[in-house]
Amino acid sequence: MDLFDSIAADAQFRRVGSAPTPAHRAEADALLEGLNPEQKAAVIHQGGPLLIMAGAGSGKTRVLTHRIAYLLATGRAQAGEIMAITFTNKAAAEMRERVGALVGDAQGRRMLVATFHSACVRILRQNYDPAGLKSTFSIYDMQDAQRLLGMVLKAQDVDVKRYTPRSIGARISDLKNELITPSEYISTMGSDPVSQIVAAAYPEYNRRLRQANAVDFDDIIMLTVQMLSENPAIAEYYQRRYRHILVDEYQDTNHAQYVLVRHLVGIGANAVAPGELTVVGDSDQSIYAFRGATIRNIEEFEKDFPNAQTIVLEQNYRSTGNILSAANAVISRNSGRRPKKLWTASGSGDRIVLDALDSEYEEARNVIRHIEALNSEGADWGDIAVFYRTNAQSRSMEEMLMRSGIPYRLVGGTRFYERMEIKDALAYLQAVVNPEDTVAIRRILNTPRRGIGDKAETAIMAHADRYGLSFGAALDAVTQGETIDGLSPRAATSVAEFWTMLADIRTQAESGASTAHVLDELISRSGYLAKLRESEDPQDASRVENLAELLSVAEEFDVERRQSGETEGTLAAFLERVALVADADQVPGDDDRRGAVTLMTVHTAKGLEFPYVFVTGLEDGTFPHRRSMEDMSELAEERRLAYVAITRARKKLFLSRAATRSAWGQSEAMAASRFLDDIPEETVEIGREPTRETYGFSSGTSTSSNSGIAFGSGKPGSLQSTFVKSQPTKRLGSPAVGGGKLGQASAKPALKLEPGDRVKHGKYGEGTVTGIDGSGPQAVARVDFGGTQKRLLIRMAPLKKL
DNA sequence: GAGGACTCGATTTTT
DNA sequence: TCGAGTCCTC
Repeated sequence: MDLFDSIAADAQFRRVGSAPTPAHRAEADALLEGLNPEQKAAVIHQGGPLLIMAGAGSGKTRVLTHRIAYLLATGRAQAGEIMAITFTNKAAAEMRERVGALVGDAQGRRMLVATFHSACVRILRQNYDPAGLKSTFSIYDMQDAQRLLGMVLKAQDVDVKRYTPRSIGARISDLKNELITPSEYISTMGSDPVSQIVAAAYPEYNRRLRQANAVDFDDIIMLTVQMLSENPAIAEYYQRRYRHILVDEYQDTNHAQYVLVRHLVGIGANAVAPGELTVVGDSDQSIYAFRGATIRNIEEFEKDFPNAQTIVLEQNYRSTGNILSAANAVISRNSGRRPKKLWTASGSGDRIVLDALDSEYEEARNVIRHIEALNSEGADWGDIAVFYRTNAQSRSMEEMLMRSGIPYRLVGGTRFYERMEIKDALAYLQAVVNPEDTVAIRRILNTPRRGIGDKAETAIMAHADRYGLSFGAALDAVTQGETIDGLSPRAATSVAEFWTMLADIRTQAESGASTAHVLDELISRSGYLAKLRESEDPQDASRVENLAELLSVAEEFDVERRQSGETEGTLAAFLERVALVADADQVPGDDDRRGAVTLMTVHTAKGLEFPYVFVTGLEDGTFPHRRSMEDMSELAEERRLAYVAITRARKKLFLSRAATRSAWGQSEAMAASRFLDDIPEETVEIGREPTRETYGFSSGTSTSSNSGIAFGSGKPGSLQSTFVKSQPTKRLGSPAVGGGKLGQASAKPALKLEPGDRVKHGKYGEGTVTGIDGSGPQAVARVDFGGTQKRLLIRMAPLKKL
């Protein structure tokens, strides 16, 4: 980075920015067409910090994209001076695309639109040294971080049953989100046992992270903030570079992110005049407090940033009047909020349908009944979404959908990138990129089994600790022929073989081999793939497919990189991309959504909209969640979550609950959700009610203050939980192909396929080849299985040509 | 060191 | 109910 260049460039921007031509004027004015007065004000606002309080469906993204386009069209900013921060990669891509559509793709590409995390990784990679890292640093996800923390806790003789890595990790995460360093913590902590453990584990955990040349999610923000505050010259560089900072979903920022924003804008920090800051948010949609987000940031915006102005958007362009009334009623019960009422110029629309069923299976069946009706009235499956509070609830829904043959798509849950085989493969890649990555290396050291067991691992660890080496360096020593106490010659040979293989592949990677090639080499030469293919376990068959899918993701990534001309650090970039994907990134866009019902948690649904929305599990204990019912602030967050769920619906909203729900195989009586009590009676039509026999007494025992629509409140204890015996459910749609068969399939010479061929797949059935990517052993077929698109590695997938 | 049987705890929500 | 982690035997 060259400061003088940037200053010179900056001066040039300034000049261009001063005088809009008439052509510019017309283009800029066109951007204001069709906006309401508040939206218009938000778009043209100039100067001081701006807070846009954007209610659900109030055209927030439109305002943000038009504001950026307006800045560009009036010449107030160059694309390269704009940094827009979102919470998901998908939102970032969407914003870039929409701005591109307004002002041209070339401009769109020159802006920095990214999530907090990817923007910070970018900054850290550019300044790894002052941040105390090496350029190849790894990013640990929660799983990796907990693994490392587990090692630390065990080394410190902590009872990890009582104090789990998960709970201690959550505490450390909170501290990092508050930018509290280990030494600061020690001087302020309490004396309870947990605090003691945290105080001891936190510094050691950080030390081991740095030793492994790795950062966790929270470090990404915290280290960036620390680096910027310790290096004013670097901070100044970014302040000069980015003159317009826009932050979406500001209500979800935590303290560290807030401080980061201040650094980027540069409030009085140095000679540079502060950049223009725009934040957009809705405190009623703050649903990430558990992750450290604080509404404070949005509530105190005007105090934090002098001369700030606030614009409130309340007109809703998404939902019907009934849906908005329900949403307003639910959220209005939260105290201490800045009053805000959504309104719509369109009519009240259909009533909200409220159904109560006997069990979660009945509830699922009921949803399907409605879905089929909607579909026969002409709705596309893709216009329909089903939401639930927790991922575990998706199961009953999925089973019923499979039976009914309705195509569906589940977003989130056990994520692709969290699956064992994917994590293993990525750990191999990580070990190639960063030879000091202890967690990655230890994960794959004996996977597949190669005779390096606990004893050997412990011996190597001890050796590393004694000489202050990283785990990788100790493996290196073994490979060089050094003998280590407690390491058998057999194990040593195995270690040397393993490490030599990695080194060899690393050489290939460094001399420019593609990501896909490196990945393929790793899973083949390590024996990982062979092991899975030999297995009789049908689960392993789908693992092989998942690896094939990962390979095709890598292939796609390689192509993308080649096209963009970036050839350096491709492997690291791939790992980075993969580490920072979120559930929400997997949500298909409007066009790809067609043809399948979408299932997801309410959290994942934030920011989306569907014509038809089902919110399920409206029971006290499910939604609001049991663990949030005691604490007032947590209950308030549940209420905001309900508000988010309701406001996703455009045309019609279906709410349902089950009178009994089974958790851990045990059926339990559930009372109606308190949120149902708040929904105005006139907006609702009561559909099904639970069958009488389920209950000791009749329905209508609602404690509701105003409406009494909490129909059929099942009083716990008043029923025999054995009553609703859902039939034993078999997992349907399990892979029809066993591991053995698959092994054969892949042993055969690769199938010759071309677009238009009909094929039969062991799991997905018959489909049509729509395209072939790549060639030779990496050839991937794009196959359409009756609306579901799949990418399959021809060499490995259980495919037959018809 | 590997593989199988057994126990125990888990369900919030996630960048 | 189910998966991960632990213990035990070969």
